[in-house]
Amino acid sequence: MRFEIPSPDFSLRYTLECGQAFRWRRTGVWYKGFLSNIPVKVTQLAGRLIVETIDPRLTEERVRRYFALDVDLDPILASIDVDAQIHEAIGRFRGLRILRQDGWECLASFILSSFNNIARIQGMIERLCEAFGTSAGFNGYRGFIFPRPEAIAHAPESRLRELGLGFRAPYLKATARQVADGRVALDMLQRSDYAATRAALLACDGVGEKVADCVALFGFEKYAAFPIDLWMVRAMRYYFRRRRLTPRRMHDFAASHFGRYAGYAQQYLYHYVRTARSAARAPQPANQPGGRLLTA
DNA sequence: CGCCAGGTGCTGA
DNA sequence: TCAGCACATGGC
Repeated sequence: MRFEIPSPDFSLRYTLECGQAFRWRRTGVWYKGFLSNIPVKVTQLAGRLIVETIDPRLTEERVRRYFALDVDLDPILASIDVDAQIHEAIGRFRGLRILRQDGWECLASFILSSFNNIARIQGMIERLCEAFGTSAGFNGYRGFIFPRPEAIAHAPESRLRELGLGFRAPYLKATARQVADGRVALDMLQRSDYAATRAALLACDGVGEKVADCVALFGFEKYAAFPIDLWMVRAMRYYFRRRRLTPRRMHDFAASHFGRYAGYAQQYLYHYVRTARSAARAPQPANQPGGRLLTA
């Protein structure tokens, strides 16, 4: 099965490589991963998104929804394009969209993300899937579906630690149990507002403000969510100059400065500061106008 | 080989 | 409310 979907104002690369999702792997022009728990290969060619799978349950509607191709990006970017820094970030990464990921997978993944780096987060998640997920695949691409909360809830903590989850193992297990029990009703959150979603997620073990905002944004379409991690603090120095940076102040600022799509601004800024940093590390002729804004 | 990473929970002022 | 601290691990 093959879908070819017109994808104007969309960058598959920026969208999959900006750090919002952890399971996509690129080989050549193809990205391999899971979409609605169905293994797929995805690429973008001449303004079209191309998706291949052998599972007939996948629909074009599902694909469009996951990649947010139904979202009118231009007015969103126009609404957050309010200063020089975000303007530069938008200019560089236009086409980056906030995915609509599975809420549970997103929650579990970002619990593992705390005090961690992306490369290792990816490895941890992959081992978690191998250990507790069911196998699925086609044409040389085989992988493991992200495990259901029940599978993790019933696993011994020692087993989770063997996967290298470290101190996050008990957090993940406890949250998996809360979700499996129904104490945390994730299916309600799609229809809840940002504040209610955030509050519900904060009740989970291992979920603080940052993780709650990531899950609200990437898993539950709460575009006002503004996750503040170390990189975002760096980006926010541009706005705060000498003023003291606290999470509360940064949230308030983001809400009033960027508005109801602050989450989009966050993702563009996040990708912008991270790539600027790695570019600065790489040995290359220093004629890049990009990093200038960050040193302020 | 030290440093760092999409933070959180706990403690004591 | 808020600063200070421990927490496991491996990529770079």
